[in-house]
Amino acid sequence: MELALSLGDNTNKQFSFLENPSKMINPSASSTSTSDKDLRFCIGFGGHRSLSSSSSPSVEEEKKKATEPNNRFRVSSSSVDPPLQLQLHFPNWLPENSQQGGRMLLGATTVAEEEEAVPSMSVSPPDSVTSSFQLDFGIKSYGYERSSNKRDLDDEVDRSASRASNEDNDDENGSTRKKLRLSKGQSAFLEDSFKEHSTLNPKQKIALAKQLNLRPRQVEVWFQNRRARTKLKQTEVDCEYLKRCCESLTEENRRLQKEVKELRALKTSSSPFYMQLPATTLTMCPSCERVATSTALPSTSAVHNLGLSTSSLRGPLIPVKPRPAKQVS
DNA sequence: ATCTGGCTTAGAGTTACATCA
DNA sequence: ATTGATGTAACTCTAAGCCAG
Repeated sequence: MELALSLGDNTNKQFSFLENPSKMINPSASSTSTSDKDLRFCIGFGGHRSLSSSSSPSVEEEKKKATEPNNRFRVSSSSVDPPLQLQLHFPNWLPENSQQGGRMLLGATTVAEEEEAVPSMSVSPPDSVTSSFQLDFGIKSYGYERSSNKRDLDDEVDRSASRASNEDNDDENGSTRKKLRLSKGQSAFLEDSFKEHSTLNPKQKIALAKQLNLRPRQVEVWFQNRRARTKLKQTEVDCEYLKRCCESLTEENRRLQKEVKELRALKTSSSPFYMQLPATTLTMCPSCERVATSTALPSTSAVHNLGLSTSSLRGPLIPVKPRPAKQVS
């Protein structure tokens, strides 16, 4: 069962907001080319089955779930059902005044530059335009969360600072393992990127890394982990679905067993009645496809029709009336 | 056309760290 | 202040695909 991310028929579409930073920076700007339609995406799973269509949450809830880190994608229903369409909202965590900065960052380095081309903040000369800008970008742009309290903002600044120091340490000592925490804004942006493309080509990776002031390797790792999380969630959903299938089949099986029991009881108790049935009482044997008459001698096909398996009970029999009873030994 | 080695990338599994209750 | 649970960044390992020689 595979996860399929669909962007309509244009699967090779690049990140639109990377191609046009203004889309990303100022999503509220009513660019006519960036309609909600453009940003719509579908997520479908190869399994093609519905998940709790009876208890489907509201659209708002779905939107919320879709933006949550631990979102559980709703699987599309059967092939008949349309895939779930989720609205893609570009992050609103970028301040408008960072728009120019973002462009500057992109302009300061070329796309073709590789991982080393995104230097740590403190490695670059302090008077370097790029590095000073990146430092500025790193603190201001990533502290942009519209946090209602100062602590969040301080945290963001601290994170940026620790990022810088971590990268320093990386350069100095590659043996120690560091763990940085991506800011909410960075995560949100990566999340949105992931919704557009669950995998990145090198160009996209580098561009994204520059946008977020991360190393391409970090972006790559994030996408790897994100894919893993998606798969894990999907596995959980699948498991849940199969569990429910199993339960319902067990229930149906129980019901059918009961039905068989009742039919057996009915057969044995009302045999004389069937012996008087007219010849028009016909049944069709599903396996030999011969019509059996109930008034005739108990032919083999008629006897066959009395097969006790549940499958024969569900077969194309034509129970005009309860069939003649066969002596169940 | 086939083989081979190098390179890149993705997935799976794991570890280490940050955060929170 | 401590601790266990949880989430996740980052790591290793492996396999597959691609390409040049």
